[in-house]
Amino acid sequence: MDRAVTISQVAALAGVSTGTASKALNGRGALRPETRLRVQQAAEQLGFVANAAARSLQTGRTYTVGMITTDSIGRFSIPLLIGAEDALGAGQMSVFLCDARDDPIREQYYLRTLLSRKVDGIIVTGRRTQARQPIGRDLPVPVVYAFISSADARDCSVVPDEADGARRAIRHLLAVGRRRIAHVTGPEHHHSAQMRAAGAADTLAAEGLRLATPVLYGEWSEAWGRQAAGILLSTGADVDAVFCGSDQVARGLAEGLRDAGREIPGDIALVGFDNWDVMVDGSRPALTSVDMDLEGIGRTAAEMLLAAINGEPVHGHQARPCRLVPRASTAV
Amino acid sequence: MDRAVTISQVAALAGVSTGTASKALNGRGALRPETRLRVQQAAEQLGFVANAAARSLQTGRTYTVGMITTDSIGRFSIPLLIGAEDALGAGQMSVFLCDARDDPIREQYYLRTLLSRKVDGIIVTGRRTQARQPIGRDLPVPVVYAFISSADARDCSVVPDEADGARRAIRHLLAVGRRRIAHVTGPEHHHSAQMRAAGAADTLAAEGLRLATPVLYGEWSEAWGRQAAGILLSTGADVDAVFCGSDQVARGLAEGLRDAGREIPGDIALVGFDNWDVMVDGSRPALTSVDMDLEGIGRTAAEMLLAAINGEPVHGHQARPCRLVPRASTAV
DNA sequence: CTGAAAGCGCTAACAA
DNA sequence: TTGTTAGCGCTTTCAG
Repeated sequence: MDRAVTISQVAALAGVSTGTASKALNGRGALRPETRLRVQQAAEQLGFVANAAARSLQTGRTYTVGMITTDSIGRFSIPLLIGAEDALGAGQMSVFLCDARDDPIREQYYLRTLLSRKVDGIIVTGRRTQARQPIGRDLPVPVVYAFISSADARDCSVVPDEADGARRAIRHLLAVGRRRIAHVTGPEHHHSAQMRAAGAADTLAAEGLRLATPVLYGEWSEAWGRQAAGILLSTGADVDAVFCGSDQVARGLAEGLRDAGREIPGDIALVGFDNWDVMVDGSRPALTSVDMDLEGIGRTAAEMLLAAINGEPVHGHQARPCRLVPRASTAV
Repeated sequence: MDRAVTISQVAALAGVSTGTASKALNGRGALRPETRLRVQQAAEQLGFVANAAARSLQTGRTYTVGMITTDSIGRFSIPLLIGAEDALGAGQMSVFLCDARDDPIREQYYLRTLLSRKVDGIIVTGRRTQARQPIGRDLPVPVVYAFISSADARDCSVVPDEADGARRAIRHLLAVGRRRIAHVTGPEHHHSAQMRAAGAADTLAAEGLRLATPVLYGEWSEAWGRQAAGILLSTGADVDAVFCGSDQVARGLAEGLRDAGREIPGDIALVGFDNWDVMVDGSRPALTSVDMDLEGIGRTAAEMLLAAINGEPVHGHQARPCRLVPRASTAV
């Protein structure tokens, strides 16, 4: 709990002025190498760390971006954050993560906090991909939406192409020889459920096929997956594959099917969505799944934010492709 | 992307000096109520948000604390963060979350970043409860360790009392009439595995009992739990309950036992550890588990940090009790 | 009750 | 090559 060291103490120890010390430490100006070294050693010796507040007051830059998760931080925000950090870390910028917990009041509070801290830009994320109202109007810093998208088409939003994910899942099932494919997913009103179901239907239609049963909408839970297994089998539909809207649904379905004596993938092949490690690895057999590349989305969002900070804003939606990760549940 | 508004613009609009405007907006000094109101309205009208850098330069306080997760952010860090935010939010302080990803270089980088940002204090967390080397020496701000603990006994560390958790698990199993209890857990060298195993053994010893089999050490995974089921049954030990070192192990064990035709809790009762929602709810039957109250740990850590910031530091380890959450896997 | 002025720590012109 | 100086936007004495 020592008091912090200022640049004037460093300058004094090195026997130079503060201006010279500043140049020496920031590699600016023209200094004798020897002087530069002397200042650097003094800084080292005193454990000097520049006061960011003073610096930003002068330069107008903080080299910090804020990330607001409108829903609670979790499975989606973390990879997004990691991707953003990777893209920003190269430029020595850091990320200030704020959890608005799905509360508009808290969200506006954090927005104010970030603006008062004069962050260079803001990334907004959330648990659902559905479009949301812009977080603010005429903000003094650029904003990029990641995973979630802004309802204002002029805003920059980096989102997963969920229909693409569904397409890859269906194509994969077709490739391993399945034709009678069902789709079990989350709530009918959920944006992701809709996109994925539409993507699946469209892909089959393009091949002159259709889903073996109507889409089974339910919840994003294992319990629903288990229940859906019973429903599916009771319809008597001769299904040889199921594309699920989430890994949790898929895992529940796998259990339900196994309990009913069906072999996976022998009788029925299974594809999930999210590629959530604990689910795909915990499932028996291990679950083929669609990965939305959240890190990539975070990275791209950060890159677009950097572009905007540098005066070259990108507008509109940027849809990024998904990736299929094959595992035992669809092995040939 | 408008330019930010400064207090002098507010002052100009309200027809007062910047000093007066400052007092009006911060509720300090003695001002005519009418003046105060006029300034507040001007600020409102212009959308004024005070520049935190300028303020902190003057006051030396940033009303920000940094939180460094030494391991990657995840299941443990988030509730800790939420708890800390709850405790700090009351005092209008915000939390800057940094993910060091288990990389000492990154950790030191973030430490420097936080110090340069002049945070009022730092909370250090991690994925394991084991003691770690202090993050720095003679830092200019107070530090509190949450969940993880510092190897320096003088540092303030808020940790879960894992032996207490184990005790509650065993007591619960005894209370529902079980006597032949086994323990299946993670790696033998893992601090948490050791604490929990010791807590379980001690509690049984206090009742004149002992574990029905030697502790089964393995991994923190469902796969190990399933494997352990086979091992347990092959020993022929007549076990009527298993206390598991984690929910994942417990879930795997539940599956393995069911596959072998055992009823849960009829033949064998099961208790997990962590109270991780997707595991306890996904398990069949739903899993009784030990909750370490991570939010409470985060809250306490933040309170201790606040105390230290206010000049009343608390030293040493603060162990917090766990909580048992009974579910169907131990229902009578 | 209000204004003027100094200064927090740093950077960036400009002088020397 | 180095030092001097003027702020960045805000708070806070101290006068008035």
